[in-house]
Amino acid sequence: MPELAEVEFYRQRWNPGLGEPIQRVLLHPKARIFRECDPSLLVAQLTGDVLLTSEAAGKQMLFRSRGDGWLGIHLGLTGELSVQPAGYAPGKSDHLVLVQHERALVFTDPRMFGRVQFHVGPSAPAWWAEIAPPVLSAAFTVEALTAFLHRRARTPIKSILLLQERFPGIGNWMADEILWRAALHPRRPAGSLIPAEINTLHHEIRWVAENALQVIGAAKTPTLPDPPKSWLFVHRREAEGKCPQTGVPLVHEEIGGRNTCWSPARQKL
DNA sequence: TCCTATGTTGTATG
DNA sequence: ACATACAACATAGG
Repeated sequence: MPELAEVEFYRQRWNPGLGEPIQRVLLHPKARIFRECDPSLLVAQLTGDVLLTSEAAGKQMLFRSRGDGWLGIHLGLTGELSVQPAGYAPGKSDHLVLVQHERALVFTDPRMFGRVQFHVGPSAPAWWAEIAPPVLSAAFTVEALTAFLHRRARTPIKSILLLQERFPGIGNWMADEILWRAALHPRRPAGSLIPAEINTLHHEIRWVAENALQVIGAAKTPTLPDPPKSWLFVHRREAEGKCPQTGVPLVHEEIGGRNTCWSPARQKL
Protein backbone atom coordinates (compact mmCIF):
# COMPACT_ATOMS: atom_id res chain seq x y z
CA MET A 1 0.00 0.00 0.00
CA PRO A 2 2.57 2.56 0.96
CA GLU A 3 3.71 5.45 -1.20
CA LEU A 4 4.79 8.92 -0.13
CA ALA A 5 1.56 9.83 1.67
CA GLU A 6 0.88 6.43 3.22
CA VAL A 7 4.45 6.25 4.52
CA GLU A 8 3.93 9.61 6.19
CA PHE A 9 0.64 8.40 7.67
CA TYR A 10 2.22 5.26 9.13
CA ARG A 11 5.31 7.09 10.37
CA GLN A 12 3.17 9.18 12.69
CA ARG A 13 1.57 6.14 14.21
CA TRP A 14 4.70 5.58 16.27
CA ASN A 15 4.62 9.13 17.68
CA PRO A 16 3.16 8.03 21.04
CA GLY A 17 6.30 5.95 21.59
CA LEU A 18 8.88 8.64 20.88
CA GLY A 19 10.73 9.71 24.02
CA GLU A 20 9.68 6.54 25.86
CA PRO A 21 12.22 3.85 26.80
CA ILE A 22 12.28 0.58 24.88
CA GLN A 23 12.27 -2.27 27.35
CA ARG A 24 12.56 -5.17 24.95
CA VAL A 25 13.01 -5.78 21.22
CA LEU A 26 11.22 -8.77 19.72
CA LEU A 27 12.17 -10.13 16.30
CA HIS A 28 12.98 -13.23 14.28
CA PRO A 29 16.59 -12.72 13.19
CA LYS A 30 16.25 -14.84 10.06
CA ALA A 31 13.24 -13.05 8.61
CA ARG A 32 13.84 -11.67 5.12
CA ILE A 33 12.96 -8.23 6.43
CA PHE A 34 16.39 -8.06 8.10
CA ARG A 35 18.36 -9.00 4.98
CA GLU A 36 20.18 -5.66 4.92
CA CYS A 37 21.05 -5.26 8.59
CA ASP A 38 22.42 -7.10 11.60
CA PRO A 39 19.41 -7.78 13.82
CA SER A 40 21.58 -8.68 16.82
CA LEU A 41 23.16 -5.20 16.70
CA LEU A 42 19.69 -3.70 16.56
CA VAL A 43 18.55 -5.63 19.62
CA ALA A 44 21.74 -4.83 21.55
CA GLN A 45 21.53 -1.12 20.81
CA LEU A 46 17.81 -0.43 21.08
CA THR A 47 17.12 -2.39 24.26
CA GLY A 48 16.99 0.30 26.93
CA ASP A 49 17.42 3.05 24.34
CA VAL A 50 14.89 5.77 23.40
CA LEU A 51 13.63 6.80 19.96
CA LEU A 52 13.69 10.58 19.85
CA THR A 53 12.71 11.64 16.33
CA SER A 54 11.23 10.28 13.15
CA GLU A 55 11.11 11.48 9.57
CA ALA A 56 10.32 10.17 6.12
CA ALA A 57 12.09 10.58 2.80
CA GLY A 58 10.33 9.10 -0.17
CA LYS A 59 9.21 5.63 0.91
CA GLN A 60 11.90 5.37 3.57
CA MET A 61 11.38 6.12 7.26
CA LEU A 62 14.03 6.94 9.83
CA PHE A 63 13.85 6.76 13.63
CA ARG A 64 16.83 8.11 15.54
CA SER A 65 17.66 7.05 19.07
CA ARG A 66 19.40 8.75 21.98
CA GLY A 67 22.24 6.25 21.68
CA ASP A 68 23.03 7.29 18.07
CA GLY A 69 20.94 4.49 16.58
CA TRP A 70 19.54 5.01 13.08
CA LEU A 71 16.57 2.71 12.53
CA GLY A 72 15.38 2.64 8.91
CA ILE A 73 12.11 1.06 7.86
CA HIS A 74 10.80 0.54 4.34
CA LEU A 75 7.24 -0.76 4.13
CA GLY A 76 7.62 -2.54 0.79
CA LEU A 77 4.29 -3.52 -0.69
CA THR A 78 2.34 -4.70 2.35
CA GLY A 79 4.08 -3.21 5.38
CA GLU A 80 2.57 -1.00 8.05
CA LEU A 81 3.38 0.41 11.45
CA SER A 82 1.02 0.31 14.40
CA VAL A 83 0.84 0.92 18.12
CA GLN A 84 -0.52 -1.91 20.22
CA PRO A 85 -1.43 -2.11 23.91
CA ALA A 86 1.01 -3.28 26.56
CA GLY A 87 1.23 -7.05 26.67
CA TYR A 88 0.65 -7.40 22.93
CA ALA A 89 1.43 -10.87 21.60
CA PRO A 90 3.18 -10.56 18.20
CA GLY A 91 1.46 -12.25 15.28
CA LYS A 92 3.00 -14.16 12.41
CA SER A 93 3.80 -11.10 10.31
CA ASP A 94 4.91 -8.81 13.15
CA HIS A 95 8.61 -8.78 12.36
CA LEU A 96 9.81 -6.05 14.68
CA VAL A 97 8.20 -5.17 18.02
CA LEU A 98 9.60 -2.47 20.30
CA VAL A 99 8.10 -3.18 23.72
CA GLN A 100 7.52 -0.18 25.98
CA HIS A 101 5.96 0.13 29.39
CA GLU A 102 2.60 1.35 28.10
CA ARG A 103 2.54 0.11 24.49
CA ALA A 104 4.29 -1.79 21.75
CA LEU A 105 5.54 -0.29 18.49
CA VAL A 106 4.97 -2.85 15.74
CA PHE A 107 6.20 -3.26 12.19
CA THR A 108 4.02 -5.74 10.28
CA ASP A 109 4.66 -6.97 6.75
CA PRO A 110 3.14 -10.26 5.55
CA ARG A 111 4.84 -10.26 2.18
CA MET A 112 8.22 -9.13 3.48
CA PHE A 113 9.18 -6.97 0.53
CA GLY A 114 9.86 -4.28 3.10
CA ARG A 115 13.09 -3.99 5.06
CA VAL A 116 14.69 -2.89 8.29
CA GLN A 117 18.03 -1.10 8.26
CA PHE A 118 20.14 -0.20 11.26
CA HIS A 119 23.24 1.84 11.89
CA VAL A 120 24.98 3.16 14.99
CA GLY A 121 27.11 6.30 14.84
CA PRO A 122 27.14 10.08 14.88
CA SER A 123 26.46 10.58 11.17
CA ALA A 124 23.88 9.39 8.67
CA PRO A 125 24.42 6.05 6.92
CA ALA A 126 24.47 5.96 3.11
CA TRP A 127 21.04 4.35 2.87
CA TRP A 128 19.58 7.50 4.41
CA ALA A 129 21.96 10.21 3.20
CA GLU A 130 21.76 9.21 -0.45
CA ILE A 131 18.01 9.38 -0.99
CA ALA A 132 17.13 11.66 -3.90
CA PRO A 133 15.81 15.18 -3.12
CA PRO A 134 12.04 15.35 -2.56
CA VAL A 135 9.79 16.23 -5.50
CA LEU A 136 8.50 19.10 -3.35
CA SER A 137 11.98 20.57 -2.86
CA ALA A 138 13.57 23.42 -4.81
CA ALA A 139 15.97 20.89 -6.34
CA PHE A 140 13.13 19.31 -8.32
CA THR A 141 13.15 21.72 -11.22
CA VAL A 142 11.62 21.56 -14.68
CA GLU A 143 15.17 21.48 -16.03
CA ALA A 144 16.11 18.46 -13.93
CA LEU A 145 12.90 16.72 -14.97
CA THR A 146 13.54 17.48 -18.65
CA ALA A 147 17.08 16.12 -18.51
CA PHE A 148 15.89 12.96 -16.79
CA LEU A 149 13.16 12.33 -19.37
CA HIS A 150 15.56 12.83 -22.26
CA ARG A 151 18.07 10.40 -20.86
CA ARG A 152 15.35 7.75 -20.81
CA ALA A 153 13.72 8.80 -24.04
CA ARG A 154 12.32 5.44 -25.17
CA THR A 155 10.77 4.25 -21.92
CA PRO A 156 7.05 4.77 -21.25
CA ILE A 157 6.48 7.80 -19.02
CA LYS A 158 4.55 5.62 -16.56
CA SER A 159 7.62 3.51 -15.86
CA ILE A 160 9.80 6.59 -15.51
CA LEU A 161 7.65 8.08 -12.75
CA LEU A 162 8.26 4.98 -10.63
CA LEU A 163 12.04 5.50 -10.54
CA GLN A 164 12.92 6.44 -6.97
CA GLU A 165 16.27 7.93 -8.00
CA ARG A 166 14.33 10.96 -9.31
CA PHE A 167 10.80 10.67 -7.92
CA PRO A 168 11.24 9.45 -4.34
CA GLY A 169 7.90 8.38 -2.88
CA ILE A 170 5.99 8.16 -6.16
CA GLY A 171 4.40 4.72 -6.54
CA ASN A 172 1.91 3.02 -8.79
CA TRP A 173 -1.26 4.88 -7.87
CA MET A 174 0.41 8.29 -7.62
CA ALA A 175 2.02 7.84 -11.04
CA ASP A 176 -1.36 7.09 -12.61
CA GLU A 177 -2.98 9.97 -10.74
CA ILE A 178 -0.30 12.37 -12.00
CA LEU A 179 -0.58 11.25 -15.64
CA TRP A 180 -4.36 11.41 -15.52
CA ARG A 181 -4.27 15.00 -14.22
CA ALA A 182 -1.60 15.95 -16.74
CA ALA A 183 -3.69 14.34 -19.54
CA LEU A 184 -0.70 12.26 -20.67
CA HIS A 185 -1.05 8.71 -21.96
CA PRO A 186 1.04 6.40 -19.77
CA ARG A 187 2.64 4.73 -22.81
CA ARG A 188 4.05 7.99 -24.16
CA PRO A 189 7.83 7.60 -24.58
CA ALA A 190 9.50 9.91 -22.07
CA GLY A 191 11.48 11.60 -24.82
CA SER A 192 8.38 12.50 -26.81
CA LEU A 193 7.06 15.08 -24.35
CA ILE A 194 7.21 18.66 -25.57
CA PRO A 195 8.19 21.47 -23.15
CA ALA A 196 4.58 22.47 -22.42
CA GLU A 197 3.76 18.87 -21.48
CA ILE A 198 6.84 18.63 -19.26
CA ASN A 199 5.74 21.81 -17.49
CA THR A 200 2.31 20.34 -16.87
CA LEU A 201 3.82 17.06 -15.70
CA HIS A 202 6.12 18.88 -13.30
CA HIS A 203 3.17 20.82 -11.90
CA GLU A 204 0.98 17.73 -11.42
CA ILE A 205 3.78 15.74 -9.78
CA ARG A 206 3.99 18.43 -7.14
CA TRP A 207 0.24 18.89 -6.90
CA VAL A 208 -0.41 15.20 -6.27
CA ALA A 209 2.48 14.89 -3.80
CA GLU A 210 1.42 17.95 -1.85
CA ASN A 211 -2.28 17.11 -1.73
CA ALA A 212 -1.78 13.43 -0.99
CA LEU A 213 0.44 14.37 1.93
CA GLN A 214 -2.27 16.68 3.19
CA VAL A 215 -5.28 14.42 2.65
CA ILE A 216 -3.71 11.05 3.52
CA GLY A 217 -0.34 11.73 5.14
CA ALA A 218 -1.54 14.24 7.72
CA ALA A 219 -4.82 12.47 8.52
CA LYS A 220 -5.46 11.68 12.18
CA THR A 221 -7.91 8.87 11.42
CA PRO A 222 -7.25 5.38 12.83
CA THR A 223 -7.04 3.89 9.33
CA LEU A 224 -5.84 5.25 6.00
CA PRO A 225 -8.40 7.66 4.54
CA ASP A 226 -9.31 7.83 0.84
CA PRO A 227 -8.79 11.03 -1.12
CA PRO A 228 -11.93 12.80 -2.49
CA LYS A 229 -14.04 11.23 -5.24
CA SER A 230 -12.68 13.79 -7.66
CA TRP A 231 -9.42 11.79 -7.64
CA LEU A 232 -8.70 8.92 -10.03
CA PHE A 233 -7.59 6.95 -6.96
CA VAL A 234 -11.15 6.26 -5.87
CA HIS A 235 -12.38 5.03 -9.26
CA ARG A 236 -9.43 2.90 -10.35
CA ARG A 237 -10.29 0.35 -7.68
CA GLU A 238 -13.90 -0.03 -8.78
CA ALA A 239 -14.95 -2.87 -11.05
CA GLU A 240 -16.55 -0.58 -13.66
CA GLY A 241 -14.72 2.58 -12.70
CA LYS A 242 -15.37 5.71 -14.74
CA CYS A 243 -13.22 8.78 -15.27
CA PRO A 244 -14.43 11.38 -12.75
CA GLN A 245 -13.78 14.12 -15.33
CA THR A 246 -15.39 12.65 -18.45
CA GLY A 247 -17.52 9.74 -17.25
CA VAL A 248 -15.82 7.42 -19.76
CA PRO A 249 -14.94 3.88 -18.57
CA LEU A 250 -11.38 3.66 -17.28
CA VAL A 251 -8.85 1.38 -18.99
CA HIS A 252 -6.53 -1.02 -17.14
CA GLU A 253 -3.47 -2.51 -18.79
CA GLU A 254 -0.05 -3.67 -17.72
CA ILE A 255 2.76 -1.23 -18.52
CA GLY A 256 6.31 -2.03 -17.48
CA GLY A 257 5.00 -4.91 -15.41
CA ARG A 258 2.67 -2.72 -13.35
CA ASN A 259 -1.09 -2.38 -13.51
CA THR A 260 -1.85 0.98 -15.08
CA CYS A 261 -5.16 2.83 -15.18
CA TRP A 262 -6.06 5.76 -17.41
CA SER A 263 -8.93 7.60 -19.01
CA PRO A 264 -8.92 7.11 -22.80
CA ALA A 265 -10.94 10.29 -23.22
CA ARG A 266 -8.30 12.46 -21.51
CA GLN A 267 -5.07 10.60 -22.22
CA LYS A 268 -4.23 9.84 -25.85
CA LEU A 269 -1.14 8.49 -27.54
C1' DT B 1 -7.77 -23.31 -8.47
C1' DC B 2 -6.13 -19.19 -10.43
C1' DC B 3 -5.23 -14.50 -10.47
C1' DT B 4 -3.87 -10.20 -8.61
C1' DA B 5 -1.45 -6.94 -5.48
C1' DT B 6 0.03 1.04 -3.94
C1' DG B 7 7.90 -2.30 -4.40
C1' DT B 8 12.70 -3.16 -5.28
C1' DT B 9 16.59 -5.53 -7.14
C1' DG B 10 19.58 -8.63 -9.74
C1' DT B 11 20.52 -10.06 -14.23
C1' DA B 12 20.44 -10.41 -19.19
C1' DT B 13 20.42 -7.97 -23.40
C1' DG B 14 20.96 -4.23 -26.54
C1' DA C 1 29.19 2.51 -19.14
C1' DC C 2 24.37 3.17 -19.90
C1' DA C 3 19.56 2.21 -21.00
C1' DT C 4 15.94 -1.14 -21.06
C1' DA C 5 13.03 -5.14 -19.78
C1' DC C 6 11.67 -8.59 -16.78
C1' DA C 7 11.87 -12.51 -13.48
C1' DA C 8 12.21 -13.16 -8.66
C1' DC C 9 11.17 -12.32 -3.97
C1' DA C 10 6.56 -14.33 -0.36
C1' DT C 11 1.86 -14.13 1.12
C1' DA C 12 -3.07 -13.05 1.46
C1' DG C 13 -7.34 -12.27 -0.43
C1' DG C 14 -10.86 -12.11 -4.16
